[in-house]
Amino acid sequence: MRHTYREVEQCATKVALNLISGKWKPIIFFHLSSGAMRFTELWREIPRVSKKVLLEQLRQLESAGLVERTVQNGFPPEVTYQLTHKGAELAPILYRLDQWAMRHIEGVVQIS
Amino acid sequence: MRHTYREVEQCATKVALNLISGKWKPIIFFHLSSGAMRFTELWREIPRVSKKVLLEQLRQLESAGLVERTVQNGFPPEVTYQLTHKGAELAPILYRLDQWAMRHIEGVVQIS
DNA sequence: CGGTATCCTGGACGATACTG
DNA sequence: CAGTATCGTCCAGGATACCG
Repeated sequence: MRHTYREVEQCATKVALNLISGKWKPIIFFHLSSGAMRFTELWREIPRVSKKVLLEQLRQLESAGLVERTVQNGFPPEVTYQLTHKGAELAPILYRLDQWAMRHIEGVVQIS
Repeated sequence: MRHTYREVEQCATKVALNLISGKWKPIIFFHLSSGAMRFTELWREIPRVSKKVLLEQLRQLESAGLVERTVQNGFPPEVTYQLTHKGAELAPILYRLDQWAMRHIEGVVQIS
C-alpha cells in the first residue's frame, strides 16, 4: 500500500465517505442498485424513515451526483430515482465493504 | 433495538460504514496504515482535533476491533496505536474508495 | 403521489482546564 | 505524555401536519 498522499489527498477517502454516510444512504443505495424506483416504492422498503428525511438523503445523493431524479408528467405525479454512472461505479466498492463486514461481524448487530 | 445479523444483511455495508464514519476516523486510519504511532505523534498530524475527541475516535476504532492500543510501562507513559489485522484488511478497500474519489472529485475539495 | 413547513431532541464534536 | 472532567454548541434526524 502506498502512502504518498498529500494534505488534501489524504482526505479523499473522507470526502467519499461523507457522500454515502447519511443514516439511510447505504440502504437507499442498496435498493437503487437493483434499478430505478419511485419515491413511495422506496419509502415502503425503508419504513422507519420519515418522508422528509428520506427526501433529504435523496437530495444529498443527487447533489453528490450519485443518484438521478426523473419526473414523468401527469397526475398523480411519478418520480423515479436511479443511480448515475458515477454512483454505479461505487457499487463494487461498497460490495467489497459488505464482504469485509460479513467476514468480521458475526452474530448480533446493533441497528438504529 | 437488537436484531440478528440475518435481518439486516442489507445493512452490512452500513454497519461497516458506521465503524469508520467518525469525523476523524478516516484520517486516523490513513496515518495508522503507515504503522504504529504514539498518541501525541498522531495528534500532531491532526492538529484540528481536541485531545478529547481524538481519544474518543480512537476508543471507538479500538472497540470496533480496527485499532489496537499498547501501553509501555514507565514515565513518561508511552502508548501506541496500530491497526489490527481486521483493520488492515480494510485498507485496500478504503484505497479503492480513495481512487474512486480521485476520479470523480475534481478541483478544490472541502476539508473540515 | 411526492412533496413542504414547523418544531423538537439527542448526541457528536469542540474549548478549556486539570491530573497521575 | 496521555489522558479526565466540564460545559457548551450545532445540526442531523425525527414527529407531525399540510399542500398541488
